[in-house]
Amino acid sequence: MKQRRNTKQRQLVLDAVKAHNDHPSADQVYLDVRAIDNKISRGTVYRNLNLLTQSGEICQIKVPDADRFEYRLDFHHHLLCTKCGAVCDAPLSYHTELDQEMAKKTGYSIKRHQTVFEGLCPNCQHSLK
Amino acid sequence: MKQRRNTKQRQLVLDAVKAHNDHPSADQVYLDVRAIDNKISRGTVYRNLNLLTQSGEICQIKVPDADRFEYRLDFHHHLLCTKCGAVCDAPLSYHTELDQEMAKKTGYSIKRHQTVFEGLCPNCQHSLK
DNA sequence: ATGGGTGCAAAGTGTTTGCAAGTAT
DNA sequence: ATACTTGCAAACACTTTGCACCCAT
Repeated sequence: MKQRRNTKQRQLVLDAVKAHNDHPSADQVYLDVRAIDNKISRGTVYRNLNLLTQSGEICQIKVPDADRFEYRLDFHHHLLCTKCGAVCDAPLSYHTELDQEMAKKTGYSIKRHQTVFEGLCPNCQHSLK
Repeated sequence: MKQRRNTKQRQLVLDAVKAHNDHPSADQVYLDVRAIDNKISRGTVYRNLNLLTQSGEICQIKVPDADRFEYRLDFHHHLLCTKCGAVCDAPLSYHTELDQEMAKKTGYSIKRHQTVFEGLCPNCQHSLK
């Protein structure tokens, strides 16, 4: 069975995600890490983001254009600005009972659900005028 | 100002989406339409799917791998099987008041929200055994 | 020493786009 | 006649992968 090694690159990727509170994309993580280690490659960053996501150390948010990553372990929801692409955590509690209800109604086994609110962030509302 | 024309291709794309109840991807729509008109191109299908989405005649569901389309006009939620990729409508009513609440709390102007339940469909649960 | 990990570059996907020709209005 | 649409192919953006070398264990 495969065992995980601790590499400098993996640690840098994890640190970069931790340091952000704005849900960086893989490319933003790459650029951040690249500023410290100018040898690291995109492939390595992607591989490590996937690895860390699978092991549950970070979470991945699927939004248009590019997936985002976040160092937060509990299930929660997000707000997406459809103009500038900003992503932030939504102040809405997670209702586990919805998962159970949905499972009962549909026969699916539900692992979780995620809600994305789409709209315009305060900045982008102003810039429309 | 730009006005819409009725082309055979656009109608075929809309019909193909209507004919499906399984949330086809752009490529599935392309293949369906292609079976009728073997000249239509992927570009045309994508352009028309985007056009019809913008005008609100169909709706687009953002899921991993490829966006899905559906001929259903009211806001609603979805179930995604993370194994086989199947998408189906979730029996969960849409709560407009959540949008208002979120807008008030965050300063975003919310257009809508969408919840995706992730899990395994009945078929995929069985095939795991 | 082993075999997981890395850097690099090439390949993959899904989607968009520039352009000349075609066609709905 | 006008200008919206199409087909085609090339271009795109994001992500994955094959391979030889490297290094944590």
